[in-house]
Amino acid sequence: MDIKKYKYQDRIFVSVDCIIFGFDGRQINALLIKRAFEPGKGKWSLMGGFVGKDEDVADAAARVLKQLTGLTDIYMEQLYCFGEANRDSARRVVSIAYSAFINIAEYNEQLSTEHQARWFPIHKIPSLVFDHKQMLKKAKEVMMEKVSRHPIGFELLPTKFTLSQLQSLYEAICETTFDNGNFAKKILSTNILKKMNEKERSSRKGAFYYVFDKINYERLQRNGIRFI
Amino acid sequence: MDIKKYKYQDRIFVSVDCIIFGFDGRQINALLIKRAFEPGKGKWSLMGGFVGKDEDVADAAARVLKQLTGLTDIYMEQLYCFGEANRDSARRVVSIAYSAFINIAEYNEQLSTEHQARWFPIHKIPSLVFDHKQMLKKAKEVMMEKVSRHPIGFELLPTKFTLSQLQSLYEAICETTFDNGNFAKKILSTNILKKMNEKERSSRKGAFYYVFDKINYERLQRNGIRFI
DNA sequence: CCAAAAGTGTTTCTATTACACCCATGT
DNA sequence: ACATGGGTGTAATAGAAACACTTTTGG
Repeated sequence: MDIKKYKYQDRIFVSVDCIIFGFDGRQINALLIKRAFEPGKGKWSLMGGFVGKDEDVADAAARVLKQLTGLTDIYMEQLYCFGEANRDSARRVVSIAYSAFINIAEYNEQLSTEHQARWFPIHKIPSLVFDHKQMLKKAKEVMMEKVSRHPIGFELLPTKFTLSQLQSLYEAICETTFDNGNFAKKILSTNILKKMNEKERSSRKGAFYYVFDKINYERLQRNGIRFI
Repeated sequence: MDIKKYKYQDRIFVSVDCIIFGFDGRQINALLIKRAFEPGKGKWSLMGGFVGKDEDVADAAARVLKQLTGLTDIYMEQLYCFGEANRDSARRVVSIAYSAFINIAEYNEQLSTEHQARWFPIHKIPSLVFDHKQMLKKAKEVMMEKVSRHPIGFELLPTKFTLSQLQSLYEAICETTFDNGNFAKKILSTNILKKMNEKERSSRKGAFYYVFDKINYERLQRNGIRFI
C-alpha cells in the first residue's frame, strides 16, 4: 500500500489478556482478578490491558501481568487472537491471549501482597467479562493437546515432587486416571527425572522426591516426544 | 477500564495475512502476490490487508483473500498474531496470520484470470516483504505438527486420488519417505478411504482411485487420532 | 499385625517396522 | 517376457495396558 493509504485505514484498540494456570496438588486453577473499571467493573476477569503504540504485543502481555498481579519472569505463550467485532461491549478491541503454567506455591508470595488476584479451580470459574470464558476454554484445549506431547506441566509443580504428585497433575489436566505402576515406569523411562535421597512423609510408606534432569528435560521439550 | 479510559489508549492498525498452501503432485507450494503499493511495491508478499473498524478479523481474512486472489469459500485457520512493534517498516501494524490448504487444480480457474497470484514451491520462496518469511516458516511448522494428528492434507488433493499421490503428499509435508506397503495398510486401516472402480493409468499396473469416506474422515478429524 | 500407598515385575496384546513377494500391464 | 510401480503378507520388535505382587511404615 502507498504510505498515504495507511491514513484511510481504521485503527483499532489492541489488548492482551493473560491466562495463568496453577496446580495446587489436587486440581488445576486459573488466576483471575476483579475488574477495577467499567465496563464490567467488579466482575471477575482475566488480566488484561492495552498494547502501547510502540510496544511489542508480547512485551505488553508481560507488563500487564506484572501490573495486575506482581508476577514477573513468567514464560507466557501466545494462545490465540480474539478478533470478533463485538467481543468487547464498549469499543472495538482486538485481543491477543497469552497463557502460562506456574507453580502456585512458588509464586504465592509475589502474588498475595498488594494485588487482589485469586485462584479459581477450572471447574468452578465464575462469570467473566466479555469473551474471557471462551479464552479460558481455548487455553484448556490447547493445554490438553500440548501436555501429551511436551513435558510441560512440570512447571506447575514445586522443584521437588513425588511421582504421585506428578501423576495427580496429569490426571487433573487430562481429566482421567492412570495406572500408577505404568505411569511411574513410563515417566522414569524418559530419564527426565532424578531421584533424591529424601522422602515425602504424608503416606505410610513415603514417596521419594524427584527433580528434573534439566538437560534431558529440554531435549524432550524440543523433540516433543510423546510421553503420556 | 472506565469508558473514558479507552480514549487515552493507543489505536493500532490491525491487518491480516493469508498463507495458502497447495500441492501439485510433487511438492508443497505457497501462493504469493506481487505487492501493488509501497512499502515493498513490486516485491513478493503474502495476501494481506487491513481489518475494518467493524469487521471480524476472520471475516477480514476471507475478504482480503478474495480481493487479492479471487479465491472464495476457503477454510482458513488462524495461525498466529505477529505483534512486534517494528515488523512493518512504515507504520505500527499488528498482523494476524491465517492459513489454509487447497487443491491447486481445483481452484486454478478462480485464480488464473484477473489476479496475479503465483505458486512457489516452499523450498524456493523468493524474498518477501516485512516478516512474511517468518509467517511462512511458522505456518510450515504448524502444518507439520498438525498433519500427523489430523487427516488434513486431503484438502490438498483432487477428489479422486491414488494411494501413491497421498503418500507423495505426506512425504512432501513431512520431508521424509515412507515404506509404501506400510503406508497403504495404515491409511486403509483407518477406513477414511473408499476405493473406486476406476484406475489411474500413468504407471504400468495402474493404481486405483480413492475418495474420502466423509463420515469417518470427520470423525477422525475431530478425535485427532494419530494416523501417520 | 495390618491398612494403605509406593513401587516393581510379569503377561498379554497391539502397533510399528522391515522386507519379501505377488500382481497387473504397457512396452 | 520383463520391467515397473501397485499392493499384500509375514515375521520381528517395541510399546502400551492390565494387573499381580512386593515393599515400607504409622497406627
